[in-house]
Amino acid sequence: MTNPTSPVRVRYAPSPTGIPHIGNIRTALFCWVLAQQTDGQFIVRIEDTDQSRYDSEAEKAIFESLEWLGLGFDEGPGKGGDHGPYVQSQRQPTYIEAAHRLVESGHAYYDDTTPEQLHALRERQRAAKQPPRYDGRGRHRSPEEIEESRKAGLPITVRLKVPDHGSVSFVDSVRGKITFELKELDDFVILKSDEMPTYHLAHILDDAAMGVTHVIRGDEWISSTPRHLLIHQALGIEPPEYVHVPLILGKDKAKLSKRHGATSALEYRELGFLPGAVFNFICLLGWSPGDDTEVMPREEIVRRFSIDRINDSPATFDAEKLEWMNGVYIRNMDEDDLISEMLPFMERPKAEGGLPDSVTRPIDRDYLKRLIPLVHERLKLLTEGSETLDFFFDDNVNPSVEDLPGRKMDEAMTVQALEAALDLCKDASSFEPEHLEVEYRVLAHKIEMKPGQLFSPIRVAITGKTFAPPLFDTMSAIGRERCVERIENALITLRSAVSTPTD
RNA sequence: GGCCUCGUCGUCCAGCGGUUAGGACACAGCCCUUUCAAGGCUGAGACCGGAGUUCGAUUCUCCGCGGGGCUACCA
Repeated sequence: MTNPTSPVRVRYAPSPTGIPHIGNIRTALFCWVLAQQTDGQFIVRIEDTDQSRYDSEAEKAIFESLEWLGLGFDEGPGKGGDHGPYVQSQRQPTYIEAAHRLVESGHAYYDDTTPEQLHALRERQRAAKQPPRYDGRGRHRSPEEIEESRKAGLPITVRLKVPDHGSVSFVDSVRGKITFELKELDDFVILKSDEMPTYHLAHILDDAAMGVTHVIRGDEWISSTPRHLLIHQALGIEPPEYVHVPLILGKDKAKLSKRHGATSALEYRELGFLPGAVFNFICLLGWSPGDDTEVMPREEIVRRFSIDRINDSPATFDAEKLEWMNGVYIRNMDEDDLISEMLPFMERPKAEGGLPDSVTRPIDRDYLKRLIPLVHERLKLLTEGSETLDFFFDDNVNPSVEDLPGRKMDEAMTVQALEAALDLCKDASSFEPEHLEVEYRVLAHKIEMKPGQLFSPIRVAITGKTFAPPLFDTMSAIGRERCVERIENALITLRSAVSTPTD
């Protein structure tokens, strides 16, 4: 299968029963990309035919995910289009009508078997080591019997009559020809007793009505595709092209679900990932351009995407590489944009990953602008601003006695280093980074220490950490007064620890 | 259990009958270096197994094994 050259109509049709996860959103992504590439339409349709599992939060999350990833749609809820409504619960009459039509044409029948009876049937089959399947008993119910049941308030469903022999095949765009024996299928429900259609019926009617050309969906649908083909036949409509994409598995190799930790797109937003990086990374899960290119702006992905390069095998989702890629995207980012993205995270309460609560909000954007160049290439996540930059905002750095001495330094030596550093800090003729570096290197030479030995205690004294941005840029940004204060504090900490040795 | 499907480094992806089996992440070492990153170099690391087909199989076929999916009045 080569790529379509004429415009496609593709849809993302999630059910609002849970927050869409990476695997789910990837199919949306593939749809979107293909629509862009062929100048077609990307349709969003909400499949809410399971009323008991409906979750409005999930529905909100669906649209939020799409928006965050920049997957705008051409038709859908809140957007409109010529084939609406785009919410299945609002299309109910169509489904009921079609189900009745199928009964009249002899392709389907009413069934009054109760859930209890179905359950008992399965129990019996299981006990007899038979595969559980519906036995077609409803085929033999007369209209009168059904009418009686209906009056008695029994649940009535509509089932499709599946031929007991023969086979059905279709050509999947990524897997090739797939064949199923009809005898493996039982008569399945197309209209539930609450008069809502099952997915099988509903999506076919909608896809046909909406002119969908390519059904791009997860691998898990392969097994029910023969059912869908049967419905198409019964309805006399032409099936679309099927593109079943391999599933994305969690670390334990099972289909991705909530229990795999962070798996939804929105969670990655919370963790500080960029939509561009997530977009790029997810596309590469199950697709590749054929060469070794990995970092690609979305325009390039749109240009190079092709169905026939979608992978056959399921991929395991591993966020480690995503983190790396996010770092690449951050490094490629404009400073002002980066600041805008990071600011909201830093302004959150400390408990939610923000700067210490003592730091006044809103945060001084100009000051942050001075700081960002010092850490820009070190960041992998937007959320890292707080922990990386806190000491610029908060004077309470509390260097620990263990951290202050550099490599191969004892307390006395550390004290000596800090005392000398303090004097120079007070006396330095300029606080420009380049100037500071020159002066401190001279100082190191004078007190016969390696530059690193002198710099290390200063760094810890000033930042409270053993690793930080380049020292002299840091000192310069913090300013002379506060640096003096911090070195003095470190000396106090150090001296008190020496005079009262702990065990 | 039945049916469908997948099987290349730990992970993602190349390979589409002949390659020293390639790249990326992660890992290790070295270089750079005031720490941490970034960057550079090097290293370790894979064709699930067995039969065929073929002059030649990672690549094609079959069987086995292993993984996954489905087996609902859920999608």
